[in-house]
Amino acid sequence: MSTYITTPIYYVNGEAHIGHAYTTFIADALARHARLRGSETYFLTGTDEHGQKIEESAKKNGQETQTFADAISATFKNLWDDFNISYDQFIRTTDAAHKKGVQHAFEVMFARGDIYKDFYEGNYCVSCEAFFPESQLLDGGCCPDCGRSTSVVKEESYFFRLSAYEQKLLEYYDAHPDFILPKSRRNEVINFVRGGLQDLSVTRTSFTWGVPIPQSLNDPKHVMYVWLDALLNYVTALGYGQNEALMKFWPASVQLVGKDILRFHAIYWPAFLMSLDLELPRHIGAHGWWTRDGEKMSKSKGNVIHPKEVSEAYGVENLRYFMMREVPFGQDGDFSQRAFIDRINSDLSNDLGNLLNRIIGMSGKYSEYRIDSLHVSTYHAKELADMRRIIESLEAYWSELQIHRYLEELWRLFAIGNKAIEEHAPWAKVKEGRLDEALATVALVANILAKASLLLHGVMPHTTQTIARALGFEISPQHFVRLIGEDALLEPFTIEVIPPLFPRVEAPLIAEAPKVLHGGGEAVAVQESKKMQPETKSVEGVITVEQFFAVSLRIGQVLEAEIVPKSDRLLKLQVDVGDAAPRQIIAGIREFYAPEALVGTQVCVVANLKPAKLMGMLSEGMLLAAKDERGLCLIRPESPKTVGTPIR
RNA sequence: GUCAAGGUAGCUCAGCUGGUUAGAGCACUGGUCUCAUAAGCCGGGGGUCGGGGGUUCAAGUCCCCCCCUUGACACCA
Repeated sequence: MSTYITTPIYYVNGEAHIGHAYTTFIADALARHARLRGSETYFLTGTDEHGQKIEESAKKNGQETQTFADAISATFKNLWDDFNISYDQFIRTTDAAHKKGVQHAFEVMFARGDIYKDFYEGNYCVSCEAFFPESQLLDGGCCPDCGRSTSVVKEESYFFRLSAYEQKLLEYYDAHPDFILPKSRRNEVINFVRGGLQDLSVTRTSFTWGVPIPQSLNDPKHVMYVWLDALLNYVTALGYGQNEALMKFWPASVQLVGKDILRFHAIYWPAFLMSLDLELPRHIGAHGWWTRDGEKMSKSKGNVIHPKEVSEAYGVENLRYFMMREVPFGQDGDFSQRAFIDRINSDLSNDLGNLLNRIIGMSGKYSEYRIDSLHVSTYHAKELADMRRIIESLEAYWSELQIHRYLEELWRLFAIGNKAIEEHAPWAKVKEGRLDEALATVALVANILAKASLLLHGVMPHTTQTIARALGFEISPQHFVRLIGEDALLEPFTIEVIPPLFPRVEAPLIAEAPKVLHGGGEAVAVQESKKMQPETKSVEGVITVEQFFAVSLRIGQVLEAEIVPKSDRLLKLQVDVGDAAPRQIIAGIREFYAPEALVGTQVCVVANLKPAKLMGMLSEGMLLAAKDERGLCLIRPESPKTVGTPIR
């Protein structure tokens, strides 16, 4: 059976961000995995270039619309090329063939009676040049975007008879429980359709940057509304309505989308396909968003992650692994360098990379790098059986797009390897003269790495090829069949000595955007780590010694500490700073210090800070602390000092 | 507001139709091997399973109430 994987076509209204990269990585992984399994595979991505917004953006840039679209589209294509994305076609909705295909589809739908002409009547905001549904209008019928009043405007439009497909769609969802993944999204869609579907306006006359409707309709002022145009790319890319050789790949195996555009893909798109008498895709997979350090990314915050920057610092393959391992499919994920580095060091360096290094070392010492699977099944039948069981369980996760679970399970193989080395201690066997046994363990691990590299190839195509070559074979469908399908072991080979695959990452490789500690941060002095300090030494930043002495810093001793209810970060402390009575200080350090660990310890306190109220509690001072990507630590005296001692 | 999903160890999460001392990974920590990227392996601490009430011999798992979080609520790419 063939495989057809698609990403959404990306709207050329801005540059590619981490979310685009995420979708594309998953699609690439699915495509590579399918190819390796021997399925004839077609992988499509591209750009969506029509619509009023593009027209406007181009105008703003003082460019021809097509020139503008060309430029942005190229940034996507170049990025995917940089990332070695294995797409078979990069479609653009401005491609002549696509436009023809869309027009053909329009004719088919029209002939079938699914498209008819009527008037689109809606609340129109003149300044936003947009229609808004009744339900979104503010009180008094004002525009939800700009707040100005709207007026009811009638525009001639062609409609798609979406309402006619309500029942058919519901029946389809019912008969295909895994059509929409993940399941939670499926419920949403079904609920939505149950609520009733209205016909869809599919043409506009208010702008011209779109595909004109077919000449046969003799109605030149109408261009197609973007969704009709855009969704059809998935079949026009295969030559729909023209040269249909590639249509053998239809229906798509998996169509990946962001959760924001699920509705279009799970409702409109299937309805369009039904109207065209085409089969529906097997799966629509909706993934979630990425936040950065727990916050929404936005240009205004300046915390947008640039995929290129991250990949240059950490490597594309590491990024691919991280994104696919970290987040359950469909859920939102959080990108932080801390989490990323943990994944690299713990999963990739420690578990996988080091395992390869271990057998390179041992085989060098014990057998001049020769590795032979001859005695593996004699001494390691149990490990082989365990491996088999794990490998057999994997594919189910993959086909449900549960890639994070797939990877989690796959990693058990490395645990088997590390454990076997420990239990069988080849170095001891060698000393006892049991060389066969020692080498069998080395060979077992080589086989683990070989099988795992095949199974991991979709996620880390380049690295797994490196591993395979070190183990004397190539990643290929033939080897997949032999080592995974037939469960064969490696032929004898000489292992190649290669440098560590995943060097440990000791510190963040990208400068963080300066951040302020929120929620109680007032009570904590935060210093960004040195590498983030701006290098400028502006005069404004200099203070006099008098100014410095104006701050009363003192040694304090924590007497009591307790969690502040309903707060994530706050601890309520009673601190002795040498005054008659202890002070209450509310500090935002709960994420990093357990209350009981603080009691009795010494801290540095800003003693003359204006008291502040936090969560309704008085805070009379502030603890000195430093926070970077690795967390927060309090600044403390190196040896105990008398309570109240001034700090100079 | 309506509907949906969810609130389980410091963090991220598993726990199907109720049933022995509630699990995993990471983090932390004690021990230990030495082939290896200070990696590996063994062990440990830590959870009143959001709160309250109920059903039951037995509830994280069922019922009711409350609190909190997130998502969806139509043409917005």
